[in-house]
Amino acid sequence: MPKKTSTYCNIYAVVSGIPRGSIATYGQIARLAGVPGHARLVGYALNALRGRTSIPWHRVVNAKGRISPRSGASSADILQRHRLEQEGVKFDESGRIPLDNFRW
DNA sequence: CCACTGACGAGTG
DNA sequence: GCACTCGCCAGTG
Repeated sequence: MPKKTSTYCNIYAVVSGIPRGSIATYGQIARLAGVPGHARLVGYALNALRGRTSIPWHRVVNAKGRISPRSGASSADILQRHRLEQEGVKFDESGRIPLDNFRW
């Protein structure tokens, strides 16, 4: 069953499948999408969305359980954290998320 | 078509 | 635990 789908499409599908209150890392998404090692593509794919889609991009964080400090507007970082807290996700004093507890 | 940039991960010192 | 390096792909000008 040759899944010729663009990696990109798979990534969106996986991220969209993240249940509310759960968190996934870029590496995890890439792995589930069938492209282990290409965590960068995941981040890039989400960035390309720019919030124009219904993809819960805020449920995706880096391997350290932290919100990636992206360039441009840091407001999105704050927005992401705020949204996660609303879903029941807790942050550490260092702004980190206990992945052991929330990992998808 | 070419070059630069960009939401990361894992390994090494 | 932190800092630096390499690899990887897609989008924009």
